[in-house]
Amino acid sequence: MARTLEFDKDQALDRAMHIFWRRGYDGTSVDYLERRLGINRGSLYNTFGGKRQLYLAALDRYMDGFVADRMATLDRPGSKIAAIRAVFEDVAAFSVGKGRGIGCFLTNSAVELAPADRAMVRKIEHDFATMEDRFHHVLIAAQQRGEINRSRDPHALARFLMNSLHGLRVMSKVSPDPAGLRQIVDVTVAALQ
Amino acid sequence: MARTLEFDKDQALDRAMHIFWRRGYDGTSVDYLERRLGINRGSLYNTFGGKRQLYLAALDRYMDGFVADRMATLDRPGSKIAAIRAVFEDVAAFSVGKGRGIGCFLTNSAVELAPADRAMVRKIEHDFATMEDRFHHVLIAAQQRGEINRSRDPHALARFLMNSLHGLRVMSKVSPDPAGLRQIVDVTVAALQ
DNA sequence: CCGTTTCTTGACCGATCGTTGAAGAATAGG
DNA sequence: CCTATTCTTCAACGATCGGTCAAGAAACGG
Repeated sequence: MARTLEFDKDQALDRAMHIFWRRGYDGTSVDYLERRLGINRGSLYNTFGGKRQLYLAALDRYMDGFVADRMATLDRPGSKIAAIRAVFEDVAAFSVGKGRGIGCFLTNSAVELAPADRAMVRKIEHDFATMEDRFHHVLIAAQQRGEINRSRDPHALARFLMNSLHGLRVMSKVSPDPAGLRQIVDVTVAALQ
Repeated sequence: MARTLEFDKDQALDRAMHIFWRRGYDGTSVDYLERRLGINRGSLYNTFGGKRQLYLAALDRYMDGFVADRMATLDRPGSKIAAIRAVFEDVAAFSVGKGRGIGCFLTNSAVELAPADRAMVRKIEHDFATMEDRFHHVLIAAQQRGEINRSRDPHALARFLMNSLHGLRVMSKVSPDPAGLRQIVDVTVAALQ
């Protein structure tokens, strides 16, 4: 019936995610997206609706892809403390490696768009809550395994871990020093016990 | 000899700082600055040189004013741990009060401008190092007072504190919940001992 | 009051922004 | 092959951006 799409929508969205992640919302022009995604302006609007909607779709992709992949480490068998440490080391390694200087896409979005976009804040708040909940459950499991004293409040510890994670990503934007991040991870994980 | 300035330069810079802090660099137009500072476009360029230079001046004012004021608490006599806790509680209180949702001006700058402005990154890196150094010295004093075990590495702890501080300011942008921030401060300070 | 200097004012610059719409090209069922 | 539908292309839109400049106004030593 109709003409077929000449590009891979998923691949374009993936590229858009990395571009927005690295350059921010205002820092990325539609013109630039057009060139980097290899698709025409009209196709971009036809397929994704516009710049803002493409950005929101990219955020979802980040959450369902990148974040979910990292958090999946929490499910591995054995020591829960070790699993938490693995997540943090994974993030730290990314922060000084491939993702050097780009921070966390969610955090970047929160910082850049929070004052002008309340809907964006709510979305990010929800995503952060999802992550914190994930930590919360692992911490309870760790307590059941006897790795963490039962007197500690798992809610407080989960929030503390999220806080450290936020810090790590900010650190990585300004001073991506492997040894420094390692020290932070050590102290953070040690604080659980 | 010449016509006198019709506005208070310091007051204008202070207002500019708060505006940039809340709205970011790209989020603040010269037009908006003109209106909010109550000075004309030409006067703004005459006095401050331009948008970017005004922003840099505002960053310096933030560091020498707001940050210095908060860190001054570290110098108070008595328990050093208590002093550190006071700084964190001060920041947390600000984050859910007057400064609700605006985060840290330095952090915001790092996140928004890091990818496109290397000079800005170096400046912020330097400011963060200054703060970390401040924590470092207090931690050493705490060890000398017997408040912190001498086996702990004060460099690692200082970096850890900076990391928590970054996290707090990010948290405050998205979910400025007093109880949650309090929990984070408790766990962070407890991690020192 | 004059003259020099600096500040203030407001119009204006070219560039870039995100978005739109009309026209042409490709697709696939009939 | 015809036709309905959707994608692609590209020029153009109005708005806004940061920055500039010439002309007028104010200040103060002389």
